[in-house]
Amino acid sequence: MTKQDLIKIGEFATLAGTNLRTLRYYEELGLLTPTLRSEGGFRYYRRASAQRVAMIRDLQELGLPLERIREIVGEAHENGDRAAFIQRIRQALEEHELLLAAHLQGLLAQRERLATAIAKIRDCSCCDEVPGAGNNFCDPCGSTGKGLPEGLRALF
Amino acid sequence: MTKQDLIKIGEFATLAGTNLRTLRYYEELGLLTPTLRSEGGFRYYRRASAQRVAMIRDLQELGLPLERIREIVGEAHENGDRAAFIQRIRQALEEHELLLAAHLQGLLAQRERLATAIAKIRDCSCCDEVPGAGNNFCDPCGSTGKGLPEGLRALF
DNA sequence: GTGTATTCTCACGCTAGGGTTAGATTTGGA
DNA sequence: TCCAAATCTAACCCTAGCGTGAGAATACAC
Repeated sequence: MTKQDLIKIGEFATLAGTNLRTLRYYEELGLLTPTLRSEGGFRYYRRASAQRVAMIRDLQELGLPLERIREIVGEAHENGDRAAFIQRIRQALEEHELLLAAHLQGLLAQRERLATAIAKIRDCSCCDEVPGAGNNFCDPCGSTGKGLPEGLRALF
Repeated sequence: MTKQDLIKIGEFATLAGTNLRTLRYYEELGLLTPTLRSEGGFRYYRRASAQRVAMIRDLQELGLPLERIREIVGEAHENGDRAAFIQRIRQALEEHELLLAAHLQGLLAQRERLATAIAKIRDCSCCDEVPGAGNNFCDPCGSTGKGLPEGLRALF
């Protein structure tokens, strides 16, 4: 393998559809080390390594953080066999599925609270009633009779 | 109003259910300024200001960032009337609802891709077939006949 | 040899919400 | 007056994934 078969970071970035900073960042995280460094410090990559960048991108699109991706496809596993590789990916994806589900639960609950709050605030927007002294809200609402949603309990 | 009616940051933090750093951070953002500063620089709060902290918390629980909350309930609006106040909250909540919906769309799509990828990888996990030379995957799968999901197109 | 395009290594910035020191000062009671 | 507890400011740290320079050095063609 000589320098003939290798390309510098700029061409490699174009080939892989990314940019210099990202490639250096991947190297910093141990995700992708250039095949060769020149005496002056220039990075040289194999063209085929663009495949590895695509692999990283795929896992990113599935929502995995780069640190986790490194544990799966990082350079520590270059000599691993296919079965172990698949097993690592499988476990990571299944773990991430749980995280994502929990995250979605939280956001869906937030959406519910938000919708309730917006409904209440819309009532208030078209109401001329002035709440009692000492506070700033009507609970329950004088015109709709609805109670104050939890998400707004201190808002008024 | 004398110092008699005011409390220092430690007691106020306990009262408001938060901590010193958060209160100082709120002050830095212009969310909540102590009522008084002693000559030595100590912060003094009104007990009733704990209500404002609760208000901030409410809006945080609805997902609004602190910067946005400041635009709604910050000190620049202390003298605003109730109608304008409600109008600001309404607009912020409605805008945030759109952002949240978009965010949810992305995450739901991600969940779909993830589920597809996991299904594929489970097939691979219980398969002894070795893919052809030059690549590392079977597309379509030799046992199930299914194609490689897009999220894994470069993974193997 | 020389010009110029490319790349190098720092290193700070961003979003959000604080955590966690360090060292100096203030407060308030005994 | 003195001491301990509380508080002060300032600053750096964290997550994620880079963006955006500055200023120096390299690679390569002519």
